[in-house]
Amino acid sequence: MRSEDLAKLLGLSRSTISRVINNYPDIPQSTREKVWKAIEEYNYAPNASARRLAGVKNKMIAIILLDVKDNEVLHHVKATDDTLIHNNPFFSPIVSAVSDQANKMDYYVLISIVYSKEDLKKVQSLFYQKIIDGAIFVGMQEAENEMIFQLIEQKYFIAMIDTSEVYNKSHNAIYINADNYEGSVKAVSYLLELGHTSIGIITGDLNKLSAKERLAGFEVTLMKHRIELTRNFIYHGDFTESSGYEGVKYLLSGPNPPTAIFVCNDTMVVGAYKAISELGLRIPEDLSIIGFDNSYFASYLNPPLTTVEISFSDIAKRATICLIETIEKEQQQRLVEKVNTTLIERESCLVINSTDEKK
Amino acid sequence: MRSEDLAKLLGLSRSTISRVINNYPDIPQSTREKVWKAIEEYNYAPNASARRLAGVKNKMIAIILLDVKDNEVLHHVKATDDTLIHNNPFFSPIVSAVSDQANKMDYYVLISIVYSKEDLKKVQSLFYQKIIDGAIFVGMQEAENEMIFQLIEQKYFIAMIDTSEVYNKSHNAIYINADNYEGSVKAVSYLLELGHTSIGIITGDLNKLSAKERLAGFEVTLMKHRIELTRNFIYHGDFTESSGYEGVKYLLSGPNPPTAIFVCNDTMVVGAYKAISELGLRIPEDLSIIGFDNSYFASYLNPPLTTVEISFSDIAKRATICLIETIEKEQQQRLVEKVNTTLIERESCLVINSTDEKK
DNA sequence: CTGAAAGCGCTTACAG
DNA sequence: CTGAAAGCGCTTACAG
Repeated sequence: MRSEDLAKLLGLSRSTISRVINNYPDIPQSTREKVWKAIEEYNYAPNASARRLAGVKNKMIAIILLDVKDNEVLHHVKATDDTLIHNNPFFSPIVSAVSDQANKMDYYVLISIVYSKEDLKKVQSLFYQKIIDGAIFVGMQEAENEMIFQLIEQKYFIAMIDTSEVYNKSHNAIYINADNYEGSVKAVSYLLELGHTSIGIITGDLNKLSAKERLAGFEVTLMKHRIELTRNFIYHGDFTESSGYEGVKYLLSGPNPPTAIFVCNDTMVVGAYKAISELGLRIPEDLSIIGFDNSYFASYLNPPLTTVEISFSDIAKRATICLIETIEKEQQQRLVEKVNTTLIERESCLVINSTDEKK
Repeated sequence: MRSEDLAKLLGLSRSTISRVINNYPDIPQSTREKVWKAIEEYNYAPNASARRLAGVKNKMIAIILLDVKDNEVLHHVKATDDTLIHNNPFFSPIVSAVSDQANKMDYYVLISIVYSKEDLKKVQSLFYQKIIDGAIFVGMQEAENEMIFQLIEQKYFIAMIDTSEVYNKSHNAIYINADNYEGSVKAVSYLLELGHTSIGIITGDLNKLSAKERLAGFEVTLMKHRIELTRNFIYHGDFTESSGYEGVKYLLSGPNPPTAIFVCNDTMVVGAYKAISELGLRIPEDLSIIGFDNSYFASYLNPPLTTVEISFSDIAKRATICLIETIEKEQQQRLVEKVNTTLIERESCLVINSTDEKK
């Protein structure tokens, strides 16, 4: 059924049909109602392609999950079995948050998982063909930078989630990330509250922005509390399990070892737990451990891990809102936003002051 | 850039541009190359809306995840925290399998999560507006039947995954499900191989097709092995944790209790484990337990659960292939397919014959 | 308040 | 082999 048909049925012109659908003023209530009733009755809906061609907005965004091979996946998530992105715990929360938010704002969502440069071409094509009005990229690595930046320069509307690299200040895009600094402050403050003053850290790969920010939060918090930063309380890890293992061995090797360790992601905690167990120590009685990410396995560790949660839902939701607002305004401004983290208290940290009660 | 512009640049007409893009024969290699080169150079891509309006296929399907409130989610998956579909373990594998397969077949994928009847209207609209060529529905419950069947009658192309209800034989749609019967046969045969002859079952909600099929597999397999079906070895559960708990209490209450129990989904196993522990029995030494679904928590149970895995990836992949083939052929036939399951051997079952070695 | 008409950017018979 | 032209189904100034 076309608008022409419906118009004939009602003895009107398609102009009028179009006007009531698009909510033009100056249409008498009676025709308005008559038209809507007919629309319901005949299940009429304007052909989307025709509308778009006539200049109406698409109202379609894409969520692009990048998993280009020969690159590691998101920096702070260890790839499971087969390095496939859908095994990553953030897949569901991100995708559903984008879908939900877009739906609320009356937008459609296209989903695309990109494994190769060829797939990436198709993504570009989504813009060139005017299928989408904008896109949210997740899991950007250097491999994709070039293409995405090109798109940004071409004035397409783009939001990026969890960009782990330091990004080019000149690009007018939307960047939404977890507030790693704030999360790190939370973690360290928590340990201080429990009475720990001798705190070690196993950092992530310091080429990554997130690792730098987490280290910075650690250092600044300790300094604020006038706690001296001991050089040998800092171990430079790289976000992998084995570096967590090595980190513990290193930090506990000297005299006066720390009573608590801030391990900068949960994956490294797995290695750390292993090392601690090998050393015959107990968590949290002999050593408190706090992680970062609240990975899906954190609650299954023994003991369950106290860690800092990044809400991928919140991040994705903000990205969607910002992107759609940009699309509606029709102009992109540079926008960098940090989303708060949450401390998840479980059983891997213990108070260390005179009384022996747990916080 | 429009095809007209590109044509002028090359001293050709847009007809010719269109012909090389659409791979028409009878175009000299030289012009073909010239045009492609220009397309690359200027990043030209035909406007999708214009193409569609001119009659070219959309090449877009939708994946619709149904989670309409006041209905339970997928029958065999217990809703976690907040009943939201994205907390369900099948979300990622299904979505990514559909995306990957569609991508391979050169189709785009729209994603929509439906929580209300209003959202459902929008889904209908996707068809009426001709935004999509077809759709895959996941998690259908009675609430949505009506609308979906209406769509099918209107000749839209539709595939359904994991339809738990007995479906109307007259509908020309694609139905892809796990082979519950075959999976059940696998589970029971496995117990028989381990030497069990005294086997109980805790069924699911027998209003559901999947529960019926699993029970049928159990009964037929035992009969084939000439094992008598004892009435009090069958407990009618309903796929919930508490019915697993009650089921164990019931099955172990009589004299000569079974040495193994087939629990028809993993959620019920959680309750079953609880009851068994309360009774002071050990798994698998005193009682072997086998589940169904290989839910995400199955390997974390103590002991890790031997269970039957449904590959949602495989199901979703088949649904995508069938749907797209139907779209290309432009005619829907009724198609019902069962996808095989896999037995995942872990530590909840023990051999029970003279020798005491584990299988 | 409402209709006739142009125009959106393609594809595809129809000619030549 | 290739161009001119119709047509896809809308929206939106332009008239009236």
